[in-house]
Amino acid sequence: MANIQQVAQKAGVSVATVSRVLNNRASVRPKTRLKVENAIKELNYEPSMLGRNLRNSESRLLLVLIPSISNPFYTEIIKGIENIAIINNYNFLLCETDSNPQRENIYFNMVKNKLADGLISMDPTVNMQKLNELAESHPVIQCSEYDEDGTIPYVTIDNELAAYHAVKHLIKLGNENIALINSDEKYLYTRQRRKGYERALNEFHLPFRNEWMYNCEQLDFENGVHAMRMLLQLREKPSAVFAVSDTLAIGALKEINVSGLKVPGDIAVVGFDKISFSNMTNPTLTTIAQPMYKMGCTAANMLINRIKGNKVESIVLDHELIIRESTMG
Amino acid sequence: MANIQQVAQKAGVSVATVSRVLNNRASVRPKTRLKVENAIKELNYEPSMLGRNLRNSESRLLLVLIPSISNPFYTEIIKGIENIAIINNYNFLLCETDSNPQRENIYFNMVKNKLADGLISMDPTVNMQKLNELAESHPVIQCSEYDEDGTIPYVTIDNELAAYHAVKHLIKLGNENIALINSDEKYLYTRQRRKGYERALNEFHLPFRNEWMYNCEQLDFENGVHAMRMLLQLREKPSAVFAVSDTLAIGALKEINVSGLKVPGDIAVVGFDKISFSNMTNPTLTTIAQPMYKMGCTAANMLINRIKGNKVESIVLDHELIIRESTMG
DNA sequence: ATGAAAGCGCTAACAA
DNA sequence: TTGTTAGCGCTTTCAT
Repeated sequence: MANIQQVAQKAGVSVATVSRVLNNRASVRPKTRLKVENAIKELNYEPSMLGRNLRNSESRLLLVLIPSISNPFYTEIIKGIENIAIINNYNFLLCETDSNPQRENIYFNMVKNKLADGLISMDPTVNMQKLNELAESHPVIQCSEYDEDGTIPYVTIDNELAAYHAVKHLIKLGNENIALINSDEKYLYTRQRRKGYERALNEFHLPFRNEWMYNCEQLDFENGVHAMRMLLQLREKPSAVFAVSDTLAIGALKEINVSGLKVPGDIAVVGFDKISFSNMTNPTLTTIAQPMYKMGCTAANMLINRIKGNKVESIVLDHELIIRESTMG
Repeated sequence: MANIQQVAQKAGVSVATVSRVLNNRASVRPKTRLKVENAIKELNYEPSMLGRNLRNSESRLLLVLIPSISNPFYTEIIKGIENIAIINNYNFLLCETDSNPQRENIYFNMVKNKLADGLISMDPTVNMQKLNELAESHPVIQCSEYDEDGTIPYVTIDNELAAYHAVKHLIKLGNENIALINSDEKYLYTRQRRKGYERALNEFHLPFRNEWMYNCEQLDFENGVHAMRMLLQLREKPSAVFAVSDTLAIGALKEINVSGLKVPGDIAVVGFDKISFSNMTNPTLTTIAQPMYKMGCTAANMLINRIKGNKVESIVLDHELIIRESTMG
C-alpha cells in the first residue's frame, strides 16, 4: 500500500504538495495538481486516516449508547443521528451496552482514548455518575432519558404531558377505570409518565387504584402479557389500559385476545413509541409518537457543536397522539 | 490531556518503560512499574489509541454492512459478531447502506483508508464487483447472502434445503395447494428458496402454478399484505403459504385475518427467520430458524482470521423448522 | 506556488 | 532491566 511519500516521489513534488492536493487547498498550480493526481492514480494510493487522525488529534467517530439494538424504539433516532453524522463527515458506532457496566466502560474508554470524539447516551440504565464524570472532560449528550440533576445537555420530549394526553384520550372515550402498565420507577421517564397519568385522572375526578398500576422490569412483550394477565384477574377490571411502550401494549393486546375479550370493545389500549409493528397488530395500536428522527438529528447536532467547543442547551421536542383501531370503536 | 512523555517525566523513566507498563510487558521491575502506575494515576493519563493505531497500522475496528438496522433479521447475527469482536479486542461499526451505493462507498473507503481492518457484508444488494475488488487487497467476509462465482469466503445456510423442509412440512399436513411469497429473483437466496419449494412440490407430484408464486420487491409487512391479497383473489386459492421472511408472513397473516379466513384452519402459513415478533402474532408463526448468533460468531471469527493473514474456508450452517400455531390445527 | 522539517503519541529494535 | 531513537503517515508552519 502506497503512502504519501511515494506519491510525492513519483509526482516529483514534496509531501506537503501532495497533502495540499488531498485536502483541496487552493494554492496548488493546476499543472502540479495534475501531476499529483496522476501519481495517486498510478499508485492506487489511498490516504491513511490513521496518520491524519493522529496529526489532527481527532477520530471523527461518534459513539451512540443504547441498551439493545433489537429494541425498535431506537431505529428512527439512529437514522437521524446517522444522517447528521454523515453530512458532517463523521462516522458513528452503535454501542450496545446490554445494561452491562463492563460494556459501558469499554465505550467510555474509547472516548477517553481518543478513539471517539464524543458520545450520545440513549441508555436509561447508564451509570450516571460515570457519565457525568466523562462529560466533564469530553463531549457528551443525552437523548430521550436524562439526568435531572446533572449538567449534561439532553434532547427529550415532555413525558408527563405525553402520558397525560394518552390518558385524557381514553377518558374522553368514556373510560373511567384506566390501568397503567409502566416501567420500573427507577427510570425518570417512568416517574414522569406516572405523574401524567395521575394528573389526568385527578383532573376528571376518576378513581385511582394502586392495583391498576403495574410496574414491569422490562419493556418487552412477555411483560406486557404478564401485566395484562394480572389486571384481568382483578375483581374490578379496568376498561382501558395505557402501556408506556408499544411492545408492552402488544403483549397486553395478545393477552386480552387470549382471554376472549375484544379490543377496543371490552378494553381499549394505548401504547407509546409508534414502533413500526404497532401498525401491524390486529387491531392496530393507538400510540404516542415521539419525533424520533428529529430527536436523533438534534442530538447529533448538539454533540457536533459540543465537539467544536460550543455551548449547547437542552431541548424538549413535541409528541403526538396517533389514534388507531385499539381505541376506536 | 497528558501524553506518554509527561508520564515518563513524572515517573522519572523513559517513554519506552511507560509503554512497557501500558502493554504489560514482563521486563519491568515491580518498583519501576509502581512508579509509572502512580504517575499515570496522578496525571489522569489515558493512552491515545490514535498514536498506537498509527504505530501498529491497525484500527481494531470491523465494519458490518447491513441494508437497514430496523430489520430484525440481523439483530442476533450482530450480537454474535459483537461477542467475538469484543473477546478479540475489536470494535465494530454497524453500517447501514440503505441499499445506497454512495453509502456503500463510504464504508469501502473506510477499509481502504485503514480506518477499519476488515468488513463483513450482510447486504444482499451490495455491489458485488466492488466488493470483490475490495476483497482483493483487504479482509472481507460475506454473511448469509453471498456471491456464488466470487472468491470471498462466506457463512450461510442451505437455503434450498430450508425451503424444501418448510414446504414439505406443509405437504405433510395435507396441503396440496401451496403458494410461495418470495423475494426478488435478483437475490441468490430467492432463487435458492424457490428451487427448494419446487423440489418439494415435484417430489410429491403436487400442482405447480405460476400464479401461486408471488415475488416482492421488499421483505416487509406491506408487501406481505399485498401478496396475500393477490393470492386470495385467485379463483383457485392456496390452502397454505410459505413466505420467505417472517415480516412477509406476518403481513399475510394480517390479510387472511382481515378477509375473514382463519389461520391455520383455512390457510396455513410458514415464515422464515424466526424474528422475535414471530412469537407475538396471533396465531404464533411457524418459521425456519437460522442459527443467527452462531452465524455472526462464525463470520466474525473468519474475518479476524483473515486479518491475521490466515486462509479461511466458507461454511454452511444448519437450519431448523420451528412448528407453531400457524400450521397447527 | 512549493519545499523542508517538526511533530501528533505511540511501539519496538537496538544498545547499554 | 532500562533508555535512546527511529519511524508509523499525515498536516502545517515557516522559508524561499
